[in-house]
Amino acid sequence: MASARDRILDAFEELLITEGERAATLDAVAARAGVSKGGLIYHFPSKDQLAHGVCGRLTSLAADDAARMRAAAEGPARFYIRSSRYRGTPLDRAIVAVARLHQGGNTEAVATLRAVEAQWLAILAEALRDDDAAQAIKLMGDGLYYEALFRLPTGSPPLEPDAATDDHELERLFRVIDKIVG
Amino acid sequence: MASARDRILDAFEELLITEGERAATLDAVAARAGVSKGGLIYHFPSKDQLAHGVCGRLTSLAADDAARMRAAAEGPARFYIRSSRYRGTPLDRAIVAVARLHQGGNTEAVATLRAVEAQWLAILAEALRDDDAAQAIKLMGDGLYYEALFRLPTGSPPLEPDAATDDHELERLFRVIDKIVG
DNA sequence: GTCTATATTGTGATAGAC
DNA sequence: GTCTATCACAATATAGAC
Repeated sequence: MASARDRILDAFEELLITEGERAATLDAVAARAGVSKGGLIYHFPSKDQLAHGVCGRLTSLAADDAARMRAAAEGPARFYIRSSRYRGTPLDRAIVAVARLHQGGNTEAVATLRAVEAQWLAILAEALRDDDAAQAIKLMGDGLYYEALFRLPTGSPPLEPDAATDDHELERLFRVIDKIVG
Repeated sequence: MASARDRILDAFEELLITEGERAATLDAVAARAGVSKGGLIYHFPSKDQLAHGVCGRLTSLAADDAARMRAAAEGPARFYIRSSRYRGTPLDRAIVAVARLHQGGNTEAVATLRAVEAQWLAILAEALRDDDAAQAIKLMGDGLYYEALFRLPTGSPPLEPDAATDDHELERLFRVIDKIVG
């Protein structure tokens, strides 16, 4: 069984993603993690500490992703677009959770997101050797996340799309990308 | 002087945009609008009614924008990308305000945003006669809004960019678009 | 139409037992 | 490490005077 600390962070992320920032109260997090509020407070003395925890997760997961992106056989551009679709991976979840925290006015969340995004743009620009193409592809990836961000929350369906339809959408985006970088 | 009702909606929008959904309390809105909380409640009996007001503004402004987009001399694609940059227009402000409401768990905000975005995508697809290009350009516009959404809030600088630098960025995006639609 | 109370609930956090 | 109280405060909303 995962440590109480990890279960609490998981619960916080899940509530942020599926119920929104406002619903992710200490009471709700404790209940979902299966601990009392006092138990939660022992691990995270304040709500900012809880936010700090998910920001740390995002930073770590994004660093791993950046390494994979640089080394991707299909190239960073396709890798980036492919992974910009929300699939519920730990990285996807961390991004959306931190994005929600940002809405709640958390300042660390803004800085964390900005650092992660700057890293991705830098990798694209370096690989493509074309700042305009990199910027355009970065925007398309942002757009994909934007869509997910506004489809997920507030008790919506779990966003579990058909894989076949979905791969077809991806191929279509790849063809557009080829026009941009070609 | 604007009616009290309009001043209240303006104040609510402004707080949502610059301070975030959590800071846009009835107290804060009343103070910024220059009325008492009781006065506010007379015009908007609940906070949902307040949200309903800004959703209505967005729907109305988006309909006007859609008409201009269809008739734009430069074409809907360039018009859409140009107007996707946050410039603090009434439409820009309404979009960001409703996006913030969405984070707070307001269901009407989701439906309103979705309807508006579907309309824009339909106009692009119809004008370009290329669903893939329309989707890609729509994503780029979403990406531009996503950037604004995460640069604006929580007491950030007013986001008043240099017009010359900015037009240059736009020209570079236009060149990428030409590759996609050409 | 706008105001001043006030009621009620929810939220983050503390204190201290076990 | 985890729990059960409990506090202090902020938020929405109501009641009724002017």
